[in-house]
Amino acid sequence: MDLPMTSVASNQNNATTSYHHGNLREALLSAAVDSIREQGAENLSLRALARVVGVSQTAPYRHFADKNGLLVELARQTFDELSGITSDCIDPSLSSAENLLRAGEAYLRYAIANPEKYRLIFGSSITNREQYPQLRTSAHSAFNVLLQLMAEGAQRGEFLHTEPMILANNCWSSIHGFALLTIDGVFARKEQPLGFDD
Amino acid sequence: MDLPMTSVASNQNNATTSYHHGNLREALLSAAVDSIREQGAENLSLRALARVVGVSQTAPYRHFADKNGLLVELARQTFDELSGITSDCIDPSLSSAENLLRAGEAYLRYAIANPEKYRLIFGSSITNREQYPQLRTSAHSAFNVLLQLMAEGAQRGEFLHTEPMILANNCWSSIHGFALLTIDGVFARKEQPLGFDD
DNA sequence: ACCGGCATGTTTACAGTGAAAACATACTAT
DNA sequence: ATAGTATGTTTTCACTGTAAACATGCCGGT
Repeated sequence: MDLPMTSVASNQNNATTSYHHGNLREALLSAAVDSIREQGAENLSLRALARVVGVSQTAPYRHFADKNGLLVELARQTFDELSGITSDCIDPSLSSAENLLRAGEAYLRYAIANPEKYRLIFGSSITNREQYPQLRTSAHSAFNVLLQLMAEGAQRGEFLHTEPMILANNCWSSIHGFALLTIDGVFARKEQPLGFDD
Repeated sequence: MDLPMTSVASNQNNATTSYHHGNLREALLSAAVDSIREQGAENLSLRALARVVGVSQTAPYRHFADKNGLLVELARQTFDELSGITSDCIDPSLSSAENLLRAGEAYLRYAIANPEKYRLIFGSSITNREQYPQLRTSAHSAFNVLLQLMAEGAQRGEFLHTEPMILANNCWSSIHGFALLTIDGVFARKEQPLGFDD
């Protein structure tokens, strides 16, 4: 322990808790991920996070303007993860249709494995999205993976439509709807949807 | 005013506010609809509702077990409205495909005109959905309109697939996804989605 | 016509929340 | 070494959901 890393990240240096946490921002984000995974973003409490991390209830405000700011940062990370996961699936030697299937499956897999994070990035727990340009940037990056795929496929004449944006929007609507309905437990029982998880 | 209606619904009888409101439940639901239309379901406050209606802050608990109970009732009404709107579109003399288009358009129109109500019925503002059988019943009714349509079309050989449930689920995913992305302002700017409403 | 029970409202209280303001501490650069 | 600044803390306020005890008045049976 007490490794003198060059980075700023070092937790506590001795037994007596140091006044400065040293890594609060990251610790809060990590605790927040755990919290929303268990109780959803709408039940996130900054005070509870502070307690978990072992810090005073207003300490988080030194790192995030408000609760919304923290949620925005989580959403940004989530969009970036989606970008990575989907673009990792793309193999230039395959057809666009094939790549689309692979990326779509990975997207769905991620959404279902991380339902609360997925809900967070689209749901209304976050407010005033337009005030966070970095959030939009990350969202655009994620969407661009799909858009690019469609542009290539359209150019190669693989699809019926030729307008990439329309293709991407249609495709996205379907996957997004399916992801959400699955997450919401609506498809839980095969016989009859709208089971709502019972 | 002061019309002596035969029904139970009569607000206050004279200038001095009567101890009993007479119509609290409906008044609360109505105020709640206004509130979520303006600020979304996640910002609904029972105390604020009580203030609007002019009643003590705990009076609502005489009519709803808790806040969730009130939201569930709103969701139930919304599902029923969706059932009515879509089934009203169906004209037996038309093809199933045509009816599907008409009902789908009406569904989308409703969702876009009532974004917060639409979000409410699927979003996570409501918790413990499985504990409200009436909610599931109303949700099933709404879905059955679509399912029935698909069953008829499949029987007449109008669609490629023949399994109504699969048809309905695919169709629903697409419309649902499109509705949500539209509501969320993701399709706001034509050039590039994920505008998030700016 | 009374009167008792029950549905409906009210008062009071408690625990939890987001967030602002003023204050304390310690790291870092000069 | 010390001043400045980033980071934490204490205190405080206004708000929320909701439980418990109490008040009111409508409605039906005698």
